[in-house]
Amino acid sequence: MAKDFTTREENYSQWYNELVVKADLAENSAVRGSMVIKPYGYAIWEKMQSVLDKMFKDTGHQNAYFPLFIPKSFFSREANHVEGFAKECAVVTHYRLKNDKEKGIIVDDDAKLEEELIVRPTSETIIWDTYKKWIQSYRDLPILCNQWANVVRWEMRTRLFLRTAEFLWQEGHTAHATKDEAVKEAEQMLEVYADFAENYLAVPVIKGVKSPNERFAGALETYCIEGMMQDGKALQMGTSHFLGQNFAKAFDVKFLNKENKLEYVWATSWGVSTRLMGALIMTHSDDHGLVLPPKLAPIQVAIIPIYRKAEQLEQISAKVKEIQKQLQDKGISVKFDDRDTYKPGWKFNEYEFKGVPVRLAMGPRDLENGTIEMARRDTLSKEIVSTDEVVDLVCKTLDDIQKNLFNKAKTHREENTVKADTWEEFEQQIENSQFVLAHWDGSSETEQKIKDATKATIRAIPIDPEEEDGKCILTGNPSKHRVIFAKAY
RNA sequence: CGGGGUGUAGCGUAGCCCGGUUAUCGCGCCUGCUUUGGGAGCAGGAGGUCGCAGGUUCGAAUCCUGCCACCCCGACCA
Repeated sequence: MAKDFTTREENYSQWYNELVVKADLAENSAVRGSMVIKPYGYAIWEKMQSVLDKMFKDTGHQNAYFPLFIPKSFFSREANHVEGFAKECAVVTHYRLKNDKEKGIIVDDDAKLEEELIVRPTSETIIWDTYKKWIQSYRDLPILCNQWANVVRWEMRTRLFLRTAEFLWQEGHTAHATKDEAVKEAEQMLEVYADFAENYLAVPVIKGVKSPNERFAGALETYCIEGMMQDGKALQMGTSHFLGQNFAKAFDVKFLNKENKLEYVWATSWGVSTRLMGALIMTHSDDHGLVLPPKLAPIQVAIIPIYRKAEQLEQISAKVKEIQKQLQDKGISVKFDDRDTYKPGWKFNEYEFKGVPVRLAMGPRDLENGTIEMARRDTLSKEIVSTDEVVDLVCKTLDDIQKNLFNKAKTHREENTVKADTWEEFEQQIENSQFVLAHWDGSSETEQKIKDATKATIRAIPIDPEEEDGKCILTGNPSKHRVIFAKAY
């Protein structure tokens, strides 16, 4: 079984993999580096999707869909962009197979494409090629589109949920008439992501901007939310990019402004992916399995009957279904598990490693006393409560679990966030897998040197930093505020 | 692509060094009975191209050669 990861053992990754398997979320696919998301895992993703989708629409966005294949030439139009993604692209070169007598099915060389197609690693290029046709006047702006899609990045090393060759995500792409409006959009979406992470995933995040080294390929500014996992490593959970006029220039997207002057369009893009499932797992889970925040749990309450005879089950079912109905009327998803193929103990364990927040169990004794057993997943505590009160109690408990998970994760992060003022301190703290607040002279070279020496990178430059005069941890050059260094996934 | 490791039933494994009847054990699966308040017990049963292809040998899971896949560590990255 799983190791005690809270002591940050080396085999945290093994614990994570086991947990994914036990909770029945996903497995490695036969296709290199890809993942099969199993029904229970997908149900969590669907919950995330529906919440995010509403948030996007509430902020004025619409969904659209753009092609999977991108002509190779589109990529080369934005220099930084192509450099950032070229090394990890899947390329379609042919469109037909044929049967060879000796070798069986082979690629038909006669069916070679004039121009190779790239399987999208992200869609900026094909979207901006399209936006060009949509935009002539300032009256056509802004365009606020989001797309739910899959993308492919041919990573050298993959990891379930955190870095798979193919992954599901949403990518927003917006076009604006002014720089100011575009920057505000990028900042707004960062707030949306932070809201989602903290209030739904129950993962506290640090909002910041990326250093030039860590910036998205083609962006002028990358805003990010960073979470701390239980082993102290950082996980980038979402990014929002201010793209300036780079893509508009690359794809020649201009509009006539109110003064009848031709101007390039300002752009943003922003995305979160199935990586958030990884964040969920690595932030809250324990050695008993997954722990899901109630707002994202596909099953919020599991009810398990305990009985010997069929007639007992009948009586219990009658009582339990009343409770189930009342809970469902309050919008709570309840599963009454009356399968007779598994015993209660087995079911207790099953819902525990699936992370179901609240479990109710009712047996003959409860039936007699008018009680029911309520257990909560986050603390693993149990209590016997009256059936008259149970509905209210469950509601309160679900709220409480949501808050408790967030607070627990936040305390963990605060306890593992430290300041470093000397290089020795810094090295030790990074070695301890902590978030280290340190001064940095602002140069890419320095950041690279620190990375080479310690594997730590700048995870975020906090948005509202505390002004403080200091000296760069490596070079001693002057610095005005601290940035966050950490080892990252 | 470099370094290390592993491929034996659905999963986890023993056997390999030192070749020899019907390939070991546990979990899971099927049947029956007893069970059911924290992963039930007993009895019986099903399930195998030993990663793939060659080679050595009377005989290969075991020895040799080549290939493939996966895992871990690096470089790369949401």
